[in-house]
Parts: sequence; C-alpha cells; structure tokens
Amino acid sequence: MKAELIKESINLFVEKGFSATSIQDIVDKLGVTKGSFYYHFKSKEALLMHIHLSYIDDLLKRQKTILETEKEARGKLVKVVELLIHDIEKQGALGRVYYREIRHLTPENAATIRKKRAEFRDRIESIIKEGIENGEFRKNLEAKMITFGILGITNWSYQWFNPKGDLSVRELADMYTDFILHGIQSKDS
Amino acid sequence: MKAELIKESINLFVEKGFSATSIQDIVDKLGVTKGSFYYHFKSKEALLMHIHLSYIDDLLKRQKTILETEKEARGKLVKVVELLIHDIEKQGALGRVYYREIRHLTPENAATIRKKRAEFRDRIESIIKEGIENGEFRKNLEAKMITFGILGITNWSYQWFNPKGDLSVRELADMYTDFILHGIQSKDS
Amino acid sequence: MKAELIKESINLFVEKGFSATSIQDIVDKLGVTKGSFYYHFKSKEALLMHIHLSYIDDLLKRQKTILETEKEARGKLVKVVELLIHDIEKQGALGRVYYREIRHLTPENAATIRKKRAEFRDRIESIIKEGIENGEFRKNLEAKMITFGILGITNWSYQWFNPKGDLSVRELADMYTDFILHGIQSKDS
Amino acid sequence: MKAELIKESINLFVEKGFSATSIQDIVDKLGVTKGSFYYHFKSKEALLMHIHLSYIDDLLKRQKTILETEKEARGKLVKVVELLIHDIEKQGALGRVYYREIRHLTPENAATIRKKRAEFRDRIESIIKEGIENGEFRKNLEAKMITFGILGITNWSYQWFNPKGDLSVRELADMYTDFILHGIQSKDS
DNA sequence: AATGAATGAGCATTCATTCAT
DNA sequence: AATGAATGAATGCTCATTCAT
Repeated sequence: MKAELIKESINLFVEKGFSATSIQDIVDKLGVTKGSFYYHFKSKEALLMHIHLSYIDDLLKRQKTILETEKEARGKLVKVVELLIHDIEKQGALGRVYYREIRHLTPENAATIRKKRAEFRDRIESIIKEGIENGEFRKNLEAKMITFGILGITNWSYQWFNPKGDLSVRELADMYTDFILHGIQSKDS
Repeated sequence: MKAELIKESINLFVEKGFSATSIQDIVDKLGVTKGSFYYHFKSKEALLMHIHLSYIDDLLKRQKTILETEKEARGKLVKVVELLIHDIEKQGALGRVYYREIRHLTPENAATIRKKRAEFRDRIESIIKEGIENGEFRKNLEAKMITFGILGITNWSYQWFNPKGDLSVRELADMYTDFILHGIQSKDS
Repeated sequence: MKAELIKESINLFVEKGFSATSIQDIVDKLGVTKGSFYYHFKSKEALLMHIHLSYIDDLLKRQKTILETEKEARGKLVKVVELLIHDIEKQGALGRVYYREIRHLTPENAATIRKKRAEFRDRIESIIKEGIENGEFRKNLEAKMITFGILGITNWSYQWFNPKGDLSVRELADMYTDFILHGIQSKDS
Repeated sequence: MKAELIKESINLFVEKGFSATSIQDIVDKLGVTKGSFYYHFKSKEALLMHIHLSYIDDLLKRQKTILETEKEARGKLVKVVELLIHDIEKQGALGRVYYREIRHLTPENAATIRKKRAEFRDRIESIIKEGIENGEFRKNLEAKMITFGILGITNWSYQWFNPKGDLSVRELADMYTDFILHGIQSKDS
C-alpha cells in the first residue's frame, strides 16, 4: 500500500506538479481514503521527502560503486553520464519530480537534499579535476562550470527524451558522452 | 499596474511556483486588492500565458536577428548561446517560470507555446545541420540530440547561476561556447 | 439607453434569475460599461423595482378601464382574464420576473408592490362577489379562493405558453374563460 | 447531518432563493462548517438536484397509486388535486423550490426533471381524455390546456396558501375540486 | 453620458489534516 | 490498517458599487 501510494504520487506529481496534486487525487487513484494516506505518511511533505531521499540515496550509492570500480577519469565520467541517462529508463518520471519540487520541502529537509545533491556534484567535479591534472582533459577548463554543463545535458533529457522512441537510452548515452568529450567542432582552431 | 502585477508575479512564481502562489500573495505585495488583479487579467492562467508569450516571442525575435546577421554556423551558434545565457541577467527569474510552469497552461495555450519553443529549437538544429554540411562541425553528429544537449547546458544554468556572483555572464557564455565547440578531452582519440 | 438596459435586464432575469444575473452580464449585452448602468440606476435593486412598478401600474390602469367599461360581472371577468393572458404576448418575459423576483426587493419596495398586487386581486374578488350577489355566479363560492384559482390558471400560463406556438393567445383566453365559467364536468351531478 | 442539511437548505431556498442562499448560510444554521457540506454533497447544484429528484419521484409514486386505485376519471382527478394540495401541508416549502429553481440545475439534470414533470402532467392529461371519451367530462375540452389550468390552480396555491390559517387543506382541496368540475357560472348559458 | 480603474466583501469549492471508531 | 466525518483555512474568482475623469 505504502509502495503503491508512492508510485501513484510520483505519476501525479510529474503530471500536475506537487502543489496541484491533492491527497484526494492520490487516494482516488487507489480507491482508498485519505485516512489511509495519513496512516502511512505523516504529511504530504513527508511523502515528498521520502521520494527525494530514496532517489538521491540510490544515485549516490551507484555513483560510489562507479568511482571505486573505474580507474581513469574518462571512464568514470562516461559511467556517471550513463548512470544519469539510464535512470530515465528505470526511474522514469521520478527524476522530474526530483528536480522540480524541492522547494516544497521544509527548509530543513530541503537543506538535507541539497547537501546530498552537492555531494553528487562534487564527486563529478573531482573527476573533472582529476582528469585535468593527469592530462586526460584539457588544461583550461573550469571544473565547476563543466560539471554544471554536464548535468545540464543529462538532466535536461528528462524533459524531452522518450525511452520508448526511436533512439535507445544506450545510443543517447553514447552520443552525449561523445559530445562531452569531443565537442562539436570538426578540428581545433 | 498591469506591468507591476506581472513583475511581482514572476518573482513569486520563481520563488514558490505557480500553484503555490496565490492571487492574494501577488496583490499583497503591491498593496492592492484581488478585484484589481481580475480587472487586468481574466484569470491566473491568463497571466501565466502572458508571461510565457512575451518571453518566447522576445527570444524568437532576437534569435531571428542573429540568424540574419551572422554568416557562419559557428558564429550563429555562439551568438545564440550568448543570447540564452545573457538572458539570465536581463530577464532573470523569468526563464525559470518559462521552463517549469508550462503544465499549468490550458492545453490550447500550452500547445501554442510548445509550437514556438519547437520553432526556436528547430532553428538551432538548422544551424547544426548547416555547420555539418559545410564542414564547420563534425560529420557524425546527430543534430537533434546536440540541439537538446546545448539547450540543456544553457537552460540548466538558470537553476544555479547567480549573475551577481564571482563569474560574469560573459565568462560563463565564453566557457560554455568553448565547451560546446571543443568538448573536454585534451586531444582527439 | 435606459430603455435598452431595462429590456436586456428583463431577458436576463427571465433566463437566469435576478441573483444569478450580474450587472456585468447586462452591460456586456449592450457593449457598454458598468459605470453607464450606474448613471441610469441607483442600484440593481432600483432597476428591479422599476420593472415591478411599471408592470403592475400598467396592469392596474388597464384593469380599471375594464371595470369602468363593462357592465356585468361575467363580462368584467372575461376581460380581466383576457388582459392577463394577452399580456404574455405583449410583455412576454416580464411576467415571469414579476412573480418570481419580488423577494429581492427591499422590504419597503416589496411592501409597495404587494399592496398593488393585493389591489389588483381585490378588484377581481369584488367582481366575483358582485356576480354571486346578482346571481351571475354560483352561491356557494368562496370569492377569495376562486380569485386565487383564476390567477393560478392565468399566471401559470407564463410558465409554459408559447405565443408563437400552434395555439393563439385569443384561443387560450377563450378556453380558459370557458373553463373558469363552466368547469369541466359534462352536467351537474 | 445530510438530512438536516437538506431540510435547512429548503427553508433557505424558499426564503431567499437558490442563488441568494450561500453554503455559508446553510451551514451556519446548523453550526457546522462548509467542509462538512462538501463531504455530503458534491456541489450546491447536486443538493438542488437531490431536492428536485426526491420531490418529483415521491409525487409520481403517489400519483401512480391513485391511478391504480380509482376507477372513474372524476375520482382520479379529485384525488390528484388533493395530492397536490395536501402536499403543501406535508412538504410545505419544498414545492416552491421545485417550481422556481429548476433553471439552476445543469442542462442535463434539468432535462431529467423536466421529463419527470412531463410524465406527471401527461398522466393528468390522460385522465382528462379518458373522462372526455367516456362522457364524464365535456366534449369540447382541449385536454392539454385544461391540464395546465388545473396545475395552475393547484401550484399557485403554494404562493399564498397558509396551512395554518383559517382555511384547512381539506376545505381548499374541496373548493378547488368543485371549481374545476363545475366552474363558477350559476347555470349553463 | 459614459469610461476605466479600483475596492471590499462574498462566493463555491478544495485542501491538508485530525480523530474516534 | 483503514474509514467516515468533520474542521478551518485558503483558493480562484465574481459581485455590486464608487469615483475621478
């Protein structure tokens, strides 16, 4: 039941947004009553926090595995990009809630999530720095901005990419990895 | 008055989101009454549509000027990236409302906006294709995905970039232009 | 303009009722603004009172003419029934407003109208009493109830009668006059 | 609670009309809150429909019993007139809401009620026709108009009759039955 | 004679939440 | 583990009315 409440909530939050989704909307989809919701969650915000936490914790765990497995900066980066893009397929809608609705968390909860987001970002930044130092990546890069740029490319794909469309998740990940590594220009000038 | 209502609305929509912002919130900021709001706007959604329309129409107009002025694909692309990033400074918060709140428009209005968004995107795609054809850009690029990638990099900056911080808008635009053109790898491999 | 406001108001009051009709609805139909309405009428209630007054005053005047012209009770009654039914054709919708919306007048205005209504009714009651006394009508009639009965027959026709339908106003008046005078039974029993 | 809401609503709708009665007015009378009203009724219109439906359904059921019990057209008609007038006593105010506020139903709901009203009317018309055919009633009557006339007499009494006044419901029903059957003229002319 | 702008109160409805059962 | 009933606050919106121009 709790799991079903979460699943249905995510769908509705994606579709209509957190504020525009009422508890009534959620329980109606499952044919239960509001009392039931409040047995499982302390509040609407608690549900949102639950969704945010399980999403970022999962991401951090998988990122950690990558960092421990891969040796080169390039390999690490490729795998992290793949992690983010593959996520669209597995978690689908979830990502969209994650990026959009953080402002509906209480300040404390939002801070917790932001800390974890920063951690995820910092680890990517470290990969970039590592690559710059060991010569894998170009010297004059601003690691922080590049990190945001990479996150922009991947996160934005949540807005338009349809995993059931012509292009596979694998192909998209390859394309974006190539884009990030080589840019688009035909030769250095 | 109408202009002030729009300005204050945008601030609040950015801060709390469209659904979480009430008409009362908006008019309280200006010390007027709700009746006054409804004299100027038919509905809350009509205000949101107004915001969306004026944003995208302005963007399209400036994009058109760029396309008519610049000769090379590279130059066009650089200017469009600068257009998007400079916008953060000039329009500030507006962009964030634009990307986030489209789902609160009526289906018809949303369709209108999406059509205009697609036009903006298609014009970028055309630049990429043009560059591929005339040898400015690499041959094996998938123009559509690259377009989304570029939009991801620039649009994502609305989420974190603070134009009053250490890094200037100009520097950010340069950095991202460099990133998009050359990628991050030290040499082709 | 004032006349047009009245005409359009009556139509709307009939269609949607007094409370459910807004000043905005009225002025929209004429393409003018609310300020214009308030130039001609002190308030919405004042308009309603105007409508009520002109309706009942006209009815009382015509009823008086009938009483002065006809000699026999029977003739007077027939003419008054015709007066009420003919009114549907001439005044159309107005009657429906008159009977329905009196409770939206201020207590003082409502009292004024009710006094005039009572006068109209009393004059009919007098006709009945006169007819009973001089043998034109049956002895055992309760004049007051019969008066209400007659008004019921005629006023109810405002609810269903369509003057543009198969049956003419003239025919309806004849039929109801016949009904009132003879009843429906084939012979006394 | 639901029953109490209905009862209090009817009183208020009679007194002030449907549009002029607010949900607040209703719940204030019972000392509960608006939320409570909306727990029991989907909307204000849903309450009005409930009132209309239960009124006409009850009337149709009792009319059916009369038609099955009485043999002669005359007896049927007398009983139906009594049914309508007795109703004033038992249902009191309800009738006034029923005839006045139908235009505040949604078009679909109004159609449903109108269909049932027409059924009630058609059954009276059938009684008249039956009486004309078997010689109980006069030959030259137009059944449809007579039906509307009878309904006018009875329904109009909702507007003025006070069951607690001098005249009893029984006496009024007798008087109107007599009026309908014999008319008011002393002898046929 | 009419407009444009504004007000303040009120409206139907929805909401997150509570709680006895 | 879940329901039915209720609350109180808020929401988007409409209203009759006013008034300077």
